[in-house]
Amino acid sequence: MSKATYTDPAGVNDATLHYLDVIYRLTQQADAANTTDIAEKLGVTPSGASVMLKRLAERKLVQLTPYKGATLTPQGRRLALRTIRRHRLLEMFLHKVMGFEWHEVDDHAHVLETAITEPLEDRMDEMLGHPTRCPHGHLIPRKDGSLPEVNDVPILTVPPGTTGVIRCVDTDNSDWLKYLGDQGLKPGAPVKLKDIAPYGGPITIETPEGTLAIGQNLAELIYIEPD
Amino acid sequence: MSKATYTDPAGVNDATLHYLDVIYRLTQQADAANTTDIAEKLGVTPSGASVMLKRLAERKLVQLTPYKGATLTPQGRRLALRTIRRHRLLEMFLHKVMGFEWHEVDDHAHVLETAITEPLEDRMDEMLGHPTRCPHGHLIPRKDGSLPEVNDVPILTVPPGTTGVIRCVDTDNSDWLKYLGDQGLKPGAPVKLKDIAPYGGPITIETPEGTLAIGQNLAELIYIEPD
DNA sequence: CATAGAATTTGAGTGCTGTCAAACCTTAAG
DNA sequence: CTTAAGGTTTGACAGCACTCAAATTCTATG
Repeated sequence: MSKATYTDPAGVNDATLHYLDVIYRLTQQADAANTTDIAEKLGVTPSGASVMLKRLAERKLVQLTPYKGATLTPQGRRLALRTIRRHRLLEMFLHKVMGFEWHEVDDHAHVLETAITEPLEDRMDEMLGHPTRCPHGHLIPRKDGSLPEVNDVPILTVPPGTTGVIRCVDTDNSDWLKYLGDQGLKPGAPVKLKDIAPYGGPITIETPEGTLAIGQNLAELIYIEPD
Repeated sequence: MSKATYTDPAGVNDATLHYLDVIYRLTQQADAANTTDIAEKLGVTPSGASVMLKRLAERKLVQLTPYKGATLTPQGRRLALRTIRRHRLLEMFLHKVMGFEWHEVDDHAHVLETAITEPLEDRMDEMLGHPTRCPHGHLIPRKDGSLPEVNDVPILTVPPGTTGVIRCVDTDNSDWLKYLGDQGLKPGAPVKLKDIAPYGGPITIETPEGTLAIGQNLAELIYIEPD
């Protein structure tokens, strides 16, 4: 193995990729990912994460502002998107080809995402017909790092009476996924929002299988494409 | 994660499993695996391997006689066989389900063998119909660690004129595998040994596709089941 | 604007897997 | 039986990712 140059971050190992993955996801929702959140997502102490972040900054994979937070550099983002692509392709592969349930695939994909190589990634992509979404509806980054355009909106933001199709269920909580799946609330299902009860009350949704009510905490995970 | 007990070797990581795998294979051909051979197979220095062997001995995974060599304990063997089972199931899966060539699968399987979990292992096994051999013909250990009985004999040990079926091509050299595969010399192929030239000369083999001659070094990799 | 409380970093230390160089056994040949 | 050559182990050390405890910095509130 040759030494890494500063543009070719060889020596990217499991830990590095998992950090980049987490930072990418946290920076989707905020400007910068803060140490404590990163640490919590990875199951390490904040001090451990702090040290690691400094190392990642030295390797030019993250942009670190001490006491403020971390952002990915272009190189870091490239690696994060590659990992996320592999994760979601794996989820799709485990679901469609190997027959695992949609609430089981995240854990398995997590341990494999840093182990698979490019030929595997490409072969899965081919076998699946170049899918654009994982079983939960998250977008699969393309090899160049770009993301498909979509019209997903949180179901809680549309007016009652709106009809549409579920496109994404945004959680990795296995129990919630199983429950929602059992109710028929998974990507592809046509739905009509009947009612949103005020003050955090239940959300009433009409599906082909009948009408059901779920809590706000679950409803806010659901994204639809309105008709 | 709970601390490992001495009978339940949790904390078995990639490195540990690769050591056990290598020791298992080396002890197939000799009484004990010596440090230098282990180090070479793993791409580390003998001193590094020596230290690691001592740790594995402390963990009761290998039986170590200093300056003599290493043997697996029952626990070490159990883990080695599990890894080998996963490796060979992966090879079969990559070949049969994902369409990789038989000379490509070893490398990919190697990086995945320590990453996959039991549900994955079991699912692959089911999808493949509980195969007993990998694409090269090596036996796939059962979950209980037992191995199927076979009648494989090296083709170089049978008298000229013998007919049989190739059962195993015992190498992980990708180039040799590609060459032999291109000649039709892979498991399942019916063959007749025509001649073994003396003094290391070529071996002449009759296959359904014609007669061909290969060198001793390649021929000694081939195992057949005589009719 | 001072300060308490929360977030963050630093410092000291650990476990694992490696390296290199030096010391050490074992064995085969003279 | 001695010795040279080879294999093996030891010792000192490094890098990585982590821990805990202490010091530091930030920020929100009074």
